[in-house]
Amino acid sequence: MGVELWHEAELLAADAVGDVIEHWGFRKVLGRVWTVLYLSGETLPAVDIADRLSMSAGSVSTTLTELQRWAVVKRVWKPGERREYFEAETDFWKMISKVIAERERFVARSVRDRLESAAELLGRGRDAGSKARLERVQRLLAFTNVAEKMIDTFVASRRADFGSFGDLLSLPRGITQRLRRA
Amino acid sequence: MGVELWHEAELLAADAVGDVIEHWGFRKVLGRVWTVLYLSGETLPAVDIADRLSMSAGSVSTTLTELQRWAVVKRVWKPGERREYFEAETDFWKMISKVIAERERFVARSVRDRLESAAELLGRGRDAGSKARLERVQRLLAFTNVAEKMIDTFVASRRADFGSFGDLLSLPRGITQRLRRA
DNA sequence: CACATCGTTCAGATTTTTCTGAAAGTTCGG
DNA sequence: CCGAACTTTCAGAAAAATCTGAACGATGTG
Repeated sequence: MGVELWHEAELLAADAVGDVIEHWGFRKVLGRVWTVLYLSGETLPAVDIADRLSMSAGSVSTTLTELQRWAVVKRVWKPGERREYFEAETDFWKMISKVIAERERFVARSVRDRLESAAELLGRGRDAGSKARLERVQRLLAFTNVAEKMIDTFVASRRADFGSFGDLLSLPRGITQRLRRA
Repeated sequence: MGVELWHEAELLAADAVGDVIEHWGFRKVLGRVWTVLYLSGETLPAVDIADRLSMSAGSVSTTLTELQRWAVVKRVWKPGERREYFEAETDFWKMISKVIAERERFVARSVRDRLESAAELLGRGRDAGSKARLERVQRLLAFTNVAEKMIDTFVASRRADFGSFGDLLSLPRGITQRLRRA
């Protein structure tokens, strides 16, 4: 009875986080699995996750591997225990920072490179069409460079100045109430 | 001949932008179509876009409609002309601001609501499991609220302070060189 | 008014993503 | 060395996203 109560809440939260994560371009399950681990507050074996989220063992395995790749879940070996346990990273800041560092930066670079190729091609053209387009590709490049610099700064400092809220990300306890209607 | 040169560059750039856009959770074509319009520097009829990107008329139509919904492309009626023309929004800042305002804010709210429901459920539980989870759901909520506040501030000011690069987003000409290796 | 030119819509086809379940791999106790 | 308890891998199934093409609607033209 009591168990069913928090289980329902857990699914609700897991699904909500799943949506955010999907919005960031990952699969929903990644968010769900992380949330179950996070909410449990302790390490869990893969089977427990499969049970709670009604997933197949294979899917859980794949998902956990991917979560580890993003350093969002850690594998914990317990001496004497046959099975392995998994633990959620709890530092939101660290997680976001990691994702931005790896993913966003990669995309930004890849795009800049291609835009530069395009600019190079257009630079060769003598016709009006090429000239007109070159100028606009350069604007795109300028924008890309700004974005790239922002990302680098963000990642390097691990604490870019988003307005004045940066500090809150390290989540002091009990702040929920104050923020709720702030 | 000359035409083929810039056409190739155009496709290259369009594809690069398409990838960024896909990374943001939209379809690649949205980025491609916008880019073709942006680079052309003038208004274009739907057919031209279909030709340049080898898309079906239907797909172009759907895509243009969606781009208009995001205020990233405008429809332009030319007196005396039978067909309609389309024009790309060129203000990157305005576009991003719009997307964040509509999309991110929506997700943030939806997630917060669901997390609050979960917290409410957990608050009823008397068992240890519920209590332990409640605390963590509240941390998620605190984080969500911070994110929401950031988004609101960003959108309200239309110029949040991302490091010290905010100003550059309005792209003064010729800045490309300076930034390239800065 | 019949015709020609476009844009829109949407059912069905195609492609891509994601999941499942079974087989194979690993580790440990006996 | 065998069997039990787990995990990983991956081919094929299932589901989701995306695109095409044809039918239709609208608008202007002769």
